[in-house]
Amino acid sequence: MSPAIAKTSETEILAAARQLVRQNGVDGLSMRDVAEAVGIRAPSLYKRFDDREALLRAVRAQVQEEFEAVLVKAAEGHPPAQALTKIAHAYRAFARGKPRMYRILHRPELAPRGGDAPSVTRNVVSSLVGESHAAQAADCICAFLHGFVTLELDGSFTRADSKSPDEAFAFSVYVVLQGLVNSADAPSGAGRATQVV
Amino acid sequence: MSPAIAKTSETEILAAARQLVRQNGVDGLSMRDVAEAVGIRAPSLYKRFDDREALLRAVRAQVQEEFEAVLVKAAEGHPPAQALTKIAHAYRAFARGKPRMYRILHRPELAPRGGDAPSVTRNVVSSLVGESHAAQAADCICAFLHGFVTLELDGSFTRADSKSPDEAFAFSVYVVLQGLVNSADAPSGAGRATQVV
DNA sequence: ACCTGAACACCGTTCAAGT
DNA sequence: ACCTGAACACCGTTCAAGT
Repeated sequence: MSPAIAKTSETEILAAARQLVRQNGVDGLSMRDVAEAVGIRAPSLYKRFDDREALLRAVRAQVQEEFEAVLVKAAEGHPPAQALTKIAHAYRAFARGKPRMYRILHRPELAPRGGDAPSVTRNVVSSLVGESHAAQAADCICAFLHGFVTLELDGSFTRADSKSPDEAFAFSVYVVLQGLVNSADAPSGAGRATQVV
Repeated sequence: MSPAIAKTSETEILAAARQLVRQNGVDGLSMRDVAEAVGIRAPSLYKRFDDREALLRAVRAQVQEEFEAVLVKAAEGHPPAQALTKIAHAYRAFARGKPRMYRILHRPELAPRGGDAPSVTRNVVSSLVGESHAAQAADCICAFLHGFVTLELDGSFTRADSKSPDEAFAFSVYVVLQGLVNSADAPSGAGRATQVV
């Protein structure tokens, strides 16, 4: 009738994996550890998830949603330029607060199959620089934000000569926004960039 | 007299590891593969390198030197602003040409123990925006460059709506440089960024 | 002094066997 | 239907034994 009662659930496994990723990072997560955390043996995990990658993909999707929600909330009720600044600082705060969670978002092998959903940033940027440069401007901002927090998390900034990282970030955000507003009417194209100054 | 003649050398092992990293990436490199490539068994590698990390660290150091050289060469003989544009495009070309080599440069666990040597970018930036903002401006540019090429290598840009990645890059480089030049006299500090526009 | 096979403690994953 | 132990093919690394 009811042979071998279920000891756990997909949801519980996902939560356990999530916590382990947060503690030990993606590379530090083993199927045996996840299994132990939910009170079963590793082979049983394969009844709920195809393989380790599928499990990590599910974790990543969950983290992605939370991250997007944080950014949306940060932007709420502000005009475009200010919203972008708020987004920038919320972005960095998330990465610094949950570095291993931020990193799982950027593991190429775990990228969502259909590409990412349209982001807040994209929309806010659009209303700032106009639709013609929206995609490129969004790429520019995403690149800067991702680069900055990654280098900061990695400890790659030489802090011997620079002031506090907070000031460097605020300065950089100002620079990029300033550049975007001023370049809103610039013709896009490779030739233009080499003629600066 | 001469028991157990050496079949290989530190240099040869390093070269083999380098090639394997270029082909399969850091995570794809196994000690047994390296050993086979130089005609010995895995345990013998430990006579030349302390462990896998030490070997990868040596590879990283070599790649780092090459990368720096490429950037220096790109900047040679150009005035600051143009030099920065040249550096930017050389940076991206390197990352696209040898993605696995670029990625090994940014593995935190392989970072040089004493921090990185002073970079070309830092010097060029200094002569563009002045010494007072040099460190922050260099951080800004490094962040943008690293972020852009990483997102591009990862396929994270939605290319459905944007034009070619080349144009997005040229546009972004223009934006950041424009922002830097305009912000050269801006007071640094967190408060300022929120007052943009 | 350098190289080797055997071994250890880990992985992810499969599978036949249990209930 | 779900769980299990045993097993397989991999890891990095150690070590006693060979020359």
